[in-house]
Amino acid sequence: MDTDERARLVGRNTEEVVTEEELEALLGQPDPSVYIGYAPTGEMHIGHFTTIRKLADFLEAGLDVTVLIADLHAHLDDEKSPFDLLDARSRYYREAIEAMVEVAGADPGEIEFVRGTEFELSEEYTLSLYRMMADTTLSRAQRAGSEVVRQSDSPALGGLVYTLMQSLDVAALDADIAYGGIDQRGIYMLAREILPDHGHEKPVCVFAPLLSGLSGGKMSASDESSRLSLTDDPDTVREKIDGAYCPAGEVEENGVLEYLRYLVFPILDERGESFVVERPEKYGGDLAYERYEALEEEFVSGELHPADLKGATGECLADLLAPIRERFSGSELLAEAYPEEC
RNA sequence: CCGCCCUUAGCUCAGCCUGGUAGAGCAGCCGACUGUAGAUCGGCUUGCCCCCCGUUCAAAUCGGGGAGGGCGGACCA
Repeated sequence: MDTDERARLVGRNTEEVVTEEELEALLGQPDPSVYIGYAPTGEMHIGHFTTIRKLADFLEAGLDVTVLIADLHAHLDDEKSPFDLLDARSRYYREAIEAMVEVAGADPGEIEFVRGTEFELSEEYTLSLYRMMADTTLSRAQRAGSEVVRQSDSPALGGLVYTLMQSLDVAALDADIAYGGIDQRGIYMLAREILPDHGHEKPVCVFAPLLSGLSGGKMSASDESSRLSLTDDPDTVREKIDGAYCPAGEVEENGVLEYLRYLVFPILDERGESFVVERPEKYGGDLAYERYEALEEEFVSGELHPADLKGATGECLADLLAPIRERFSGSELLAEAYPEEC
């Protein structure tokens, strides 16, 4: 595969690449590596799925892919996960991520999984962290993490150390590319700024877009109805999509279109399938799309009505999520990871 | 170690002084209108008033004790 094709795969459906020039230079090298970290906090949802789906692109482009299960981070960020649940949640995250990678048509076995506690407690790592703490101001660390770390009137130190650790993780995992949602931008810009001061390479950054919430605006971690959960059953998926904010002809803040663009179409493309919209004869009969762009065009023109779009999208997402949900049915893993919710 | 402040609906808070069957905004839910949702109308739900003990006919409210959280002071050989 030539460098241009690799660059297209790595860069497609992303929000931003820092920088394009550095990425192209990197992809000219033999074995570039990319990593993404997930703090095992709440249950995984469709937002995670879109970032994980892209790991298939990275693998196809020939990158070494590492997924960090950032267990310490899950506790450092306002104790989102109780310390005693870190192990169960880490195991749940890994299992869920593997399930999503499979649905995306890639082999989870090609991904290296690492847990934060496996290397973030080492003497070498700790010493580097202390040295970074010594020359990073409170306000710099605060600013870097403001979009990621839970904000509070009485913030604990953990949220500040969090940003430095995430920066150091890039170097500790020897990743050439730091990948994550665009909300991670502040932290990785800090990494690009301070890692060279400590003898490490400056990482190339690839950021995924954040999906809009199903009720419009940003997706909310606390609002169940604003997003699909990985374990939603088919009826719930259909109900949530049916209730989604989806103004005719509008692309902005349209979660339904975003789900199609960043998740459904890439997967259907991998499978060689098209997206079929069943439509009553009175409105013109069924439609089929090979590419997202064609669908968006007809949605904007008014040819494709939201009600018809929702029906097809709900069915399709229900199908995509089914194997993931089934993987956890009858498993104790979810109950162990989230005992208070069961 | 000392002092002060806070704790009431999912969230932000009012009510407490002057005891009398717990409120607002937002959120949520349900209808109407839209071939979806939203917006807009109309309606509705929600509570260990942090815990314990006491005073009282009656305590979110008064008194005592405790817990959790916040802020400040002191100590600085």
